[in-house]
Amino acid sequence: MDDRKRKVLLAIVHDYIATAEPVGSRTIAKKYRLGVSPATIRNEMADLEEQGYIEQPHTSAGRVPSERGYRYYVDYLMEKEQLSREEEEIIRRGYETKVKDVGQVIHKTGQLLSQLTHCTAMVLTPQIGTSCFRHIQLVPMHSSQAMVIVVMDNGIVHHRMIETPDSISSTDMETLSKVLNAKLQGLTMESIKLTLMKEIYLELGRYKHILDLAMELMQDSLVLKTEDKIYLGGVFNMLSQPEFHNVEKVKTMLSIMEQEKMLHELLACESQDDGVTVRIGGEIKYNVIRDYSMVAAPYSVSGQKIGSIGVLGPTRMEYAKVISIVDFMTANLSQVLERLILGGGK
Amino acid sequence: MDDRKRKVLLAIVHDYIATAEPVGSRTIAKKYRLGVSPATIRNEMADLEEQGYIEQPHTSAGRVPSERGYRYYVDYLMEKEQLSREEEEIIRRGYETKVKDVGQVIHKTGQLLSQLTHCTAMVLTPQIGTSCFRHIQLVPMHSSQAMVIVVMDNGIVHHRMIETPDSISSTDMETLSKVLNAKLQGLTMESIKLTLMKEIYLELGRYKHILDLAMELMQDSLVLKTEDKIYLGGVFNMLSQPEFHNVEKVKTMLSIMEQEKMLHELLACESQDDGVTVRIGGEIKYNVIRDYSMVAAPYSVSGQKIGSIGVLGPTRMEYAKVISIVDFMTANLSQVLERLILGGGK
DNA sequence: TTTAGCACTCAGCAGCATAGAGTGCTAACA
DNA sequence: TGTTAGCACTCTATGCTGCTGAGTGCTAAA
Repeated sequence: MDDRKRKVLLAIVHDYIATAEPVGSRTIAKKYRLGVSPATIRNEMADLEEQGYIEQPHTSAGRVPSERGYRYYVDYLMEKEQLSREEEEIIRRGYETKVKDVGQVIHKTGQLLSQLTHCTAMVLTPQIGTSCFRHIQLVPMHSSQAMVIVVMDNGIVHHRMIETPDSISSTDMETLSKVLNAKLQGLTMESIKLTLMKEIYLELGRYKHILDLAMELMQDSLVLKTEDKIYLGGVFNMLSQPEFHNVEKVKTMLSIMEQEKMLHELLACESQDDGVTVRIGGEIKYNVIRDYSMVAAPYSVSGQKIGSIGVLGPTRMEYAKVISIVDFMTANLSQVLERLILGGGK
Repeated sequence: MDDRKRKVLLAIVHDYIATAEPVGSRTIAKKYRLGVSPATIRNEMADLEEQGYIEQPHTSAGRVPSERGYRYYVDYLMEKEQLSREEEEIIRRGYETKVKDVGQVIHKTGQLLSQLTHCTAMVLTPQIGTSCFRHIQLVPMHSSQAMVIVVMDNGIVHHRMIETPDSISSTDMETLSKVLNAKLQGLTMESIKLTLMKEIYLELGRYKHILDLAMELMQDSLVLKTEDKIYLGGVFNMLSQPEFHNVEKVKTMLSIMEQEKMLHELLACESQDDGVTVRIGGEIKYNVIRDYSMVAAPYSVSGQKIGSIGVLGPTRMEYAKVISIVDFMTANLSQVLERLILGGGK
C-alpha cells in the first residue's frame, strides 16, 4: 500500500462520508488534487478494489469504501479531530442545568451525544458493583404497612413497601432500624449474607417476617441495581441520513432499537475494553446490525468502569468526529457523575 | 341519514380499517350484503360524500372515511368490542412478573398497550399531587457529605446528596432528623413552608445550611415529582402499518415522538376528562399530528386521577378495539398502582 | 326507487429510448 | 516503466408512451 493509494483511499472515504454517493475517479482528481489524472486514479482504484478496500455498487458507478476500507481508514489514515469550541460549549451547557439525579444525567448525555453525532446514542446506566451497606430505615406508613429504605455507600438508595404484622409498633421499628444499622454498617452484602445474619436472626427472631423482607430489599439493592437500562436517543436524528431513504432500512433499524436486550449486551461488552472502541459492520457480532457501525467507550467513577456510552450509525459515519465526541463525552460524564454520586454538587 | 346510509358508512369504515384501501361500491355490495346493487350503493355514497362523511382520493378510486365519518362512526355506529380471552390473558400475565416499582409498571403498561393496539403507546407517569410529609432522614456518608431522604405519605421517596459543614457529627444528624420528624410529620408541604419553618429555624438555627438543603429537597419531592415523564412504546409496531410505506410519514411521526413536551401536553390535557377520549385527526390541537388519531384515558389511585395512558395511531385505527383496550388497561393499571403505591403487594 | 349499461377518468405499470456517469482497456507519450 | 488521453462499453436513472383495470357518474329502463 503505497502513499498514493493511501491518499486515494482517504479521498474516497472522505468523499463518501460527506456525500453518501459512490466516488468516481474524476471527482477525486478534481476535488482532492492528487496531481494525477483520473486515469491514473482509476488504476489505483482497481488495485484498491482487488485488495478489498473499496467496492463498486455496480459497473458504472463510482467506488464505495468496504468494511475493510473503513477499518484501514480508522486505524491508519484518520486524523484525530478536535471538538469545535461550539461543540464543547454545547456539552458544557447541557450539563449546567438539570443535573439533579443520575437518571437526568444519563438522559441528557444521550441527547447531547445524538445531537452532536447525528447518530443514535446509547447510554448504559451506571452499574455499581460491590458497595457497602450504609443505612437502613424502617418507616411506618399506614396501619399495617411500612417502608424499608436502604442506603448504600455509593449513594444508591432503594425503597419498598412491606406488609407488617399488626403487633409491631413504630418504636419497634425504630429499634429494629437501630440494631440493623449498628450491626451491618460498612459491610458488603456478601459478608452480611454469609456471616452475620444468623446472629441477627437470633437476636431479633420475633421480627423474622420483617427482617426477611428487609433483607430481600437489601439484596436487590445490590443485585437488581443492575437495573441495566439503556437510554436511547436521537433515533430520528439518524433517520434523516440518506441511507434511510428506503423504508425497509428504517424498519430494521427501529426494530433493532426495540430489542433492548441486544443493545445492552452490545454496550456491556464494549465496556470491557479501555478507551473508545470502533466496530465496523460485520465486526459487530449481531447479524441484524451488520450494516451499521458502533463507536463506544466506558465511563467510570473513581477509577472504576461502571457503564458505557455508545453511538450507533451507518457504516458511513464521520468516524474522526464521532470518536472525539464519544471520547470527550465519557470524560465529561465521568466527571459529572463523580460529583453527583460521591456528592459535592449542590 | 337513513338506515341504509348508516350501513354503507359502517361498511366503508370497517373495510377501510381492515384493508387500508379505498372501498368501492362493488366491494360493499359483495362483502357486506346490503341486498342492493352496486349502483344503489354508488348513489348512497354520492350522498355521503356530499354530506362530508367520506372522501375520494381521486376520481377513479373508491371512498375513504373522512374525519367526520370516523367521528360519526365512533359516536353512533361503532359497537363496543370485548377483549378476547387471549388479550386479557396477555395483560394479566404482563403484570405478573416485574411489578416491583412504579417505573417498571409504567414501562410494562406501555409495552402491553402498543403490543395489543399496534399503535404507539404513551403512558404518563403518575403525578401525585398533594401529599403529606412522612419521614425525613439524614444519613452521614463521607467526611463532609450526607444524604437526605424524604418519604411522603403516598410512598414517594426522594433522596439527594448534600454537603455538610465539618462541624456536624452523625449524632447531630440523628437529632436533626428526629426534631424534623416530630415537628413536620403529617403536614402538607404548603403548611410546612408557610408556618412552621420559622419556628424550626429558630430552634435549629445553627444547622441552617443543612436545613436549607433539606427543605429544598422536600419541596422538590412535591413539585418536582411532577417528573412528568412519558413512556413511549411500540413506535416500530405502528410503522409496519401501510400508512407508513412512505418515508416522509415515518419521519414526521418519529419527529413527533421526540417532542416529549408536546406529547406530554397532549396526554395531560386528556386527563381532565373522565373515561376514554377519542380525538380524530384535526380534533387534535397540534398541527403536526393532524393526520393521526388518539385514544386516551386517565388512570387513578384511590379515586384521584394521577396520570393517563394513550394510544396514537393512524386515523384508520381499530377504534372499537383500541377503546376497549385502553379502557381495560386504565382499570388494570389503577389497580396495580394502588397495590404498589399504597403497599400491600410483596 | 332501483338497477343495468355504458362512457369516462385516472392511477399504476410495463416497455422503451435516451442521457449521463463511470469504468476498463489500449495505445501513445515522457 | 509509469502516466495519460481517448474510446467503447456498461449500467442506472429518467422520462415518455400506451395499456389495463378499478371505479365512478349518468341515463334510461324496470
